[in-house]
Amino acid sequence: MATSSHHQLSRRERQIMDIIYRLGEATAAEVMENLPDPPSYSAVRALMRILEEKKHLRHRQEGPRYVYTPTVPLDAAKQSALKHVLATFFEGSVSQAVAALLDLGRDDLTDAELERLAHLIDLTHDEGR
Amino acid sequence: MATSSHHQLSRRERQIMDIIYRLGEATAAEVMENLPDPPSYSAVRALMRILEEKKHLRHRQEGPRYVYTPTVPLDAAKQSALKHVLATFFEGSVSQAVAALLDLGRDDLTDAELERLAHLIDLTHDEGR
DNA sequence: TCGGATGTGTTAAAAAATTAACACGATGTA
DNA sequence: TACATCGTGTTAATTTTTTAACACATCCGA
Repeated sequence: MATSSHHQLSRRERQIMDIIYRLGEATAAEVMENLPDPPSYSAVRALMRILEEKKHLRHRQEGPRYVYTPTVPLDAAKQSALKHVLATFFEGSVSQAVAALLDLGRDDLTDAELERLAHLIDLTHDEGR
Repeated sequence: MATSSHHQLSRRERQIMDIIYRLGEATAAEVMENLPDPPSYSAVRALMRILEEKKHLRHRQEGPRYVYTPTVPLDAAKQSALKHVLATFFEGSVSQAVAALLDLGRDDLTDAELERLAHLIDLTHDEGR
């Protein structure tokens, strides 16, 4: 079940996991910098230890400090996050979500990106048969 | 700031908000049915009262019971959720996220939907100029 | 070499979230 | 009418989360 992981996390744990996914990997100090209303450095470290205990993070030693990375790889986490948003806000409909994203990117998407997406849709078309 | 709302919620509060967004509106009993590891009915009601106090929900009386709806309308919540996923997992790139969604829907998307999306891309194209 | 930074680990206190228990009112039915 | 059912509100206990404090090791520069 994909839901189990992210949904059982506490507020701070979730914030921390999001930060680490965003950064790819992070030290306690980096996480702290990115936390809203950051608590003490000590508190951040304690939380990250707990997350490691719960198997959401692992760390490697990098010189004097710990660098943490998620145990669930980025790709799987991406998919899981998208599915959750789909289910919650888009009745599970991929096309509705894509439409919303296109609307969101109306001003930012470059012509090149749009062409690439159009191409992707063509490909998806073919695979369906 | 769009972040404030969803990110400060506790675990249960978040679960409840997600359920209500998914259902559109819900009574305490319906929320309870959809909660993982549901606590007592009484506990669910207490949480929903707190969410109303925090202005995330409002209720109307429907016969004998309360029917709750989010104060932040679905469209705004959708956007906010998508933006958060974008920032966390896709470096803020709409096109990356769309690509991931297309991949996710590879098997489910109908030809009609794909055509509609292709058309949407064309439209986005035009608006950009 | 000595002290200050900068890391860590452990522990316990404080705060918040979560939960159940109880009280009360309305409604429907035997 | 009396009683079970289903809804609510309030309160307090329990559990979890969140936080800070303290102890110790290592590294670097004066």
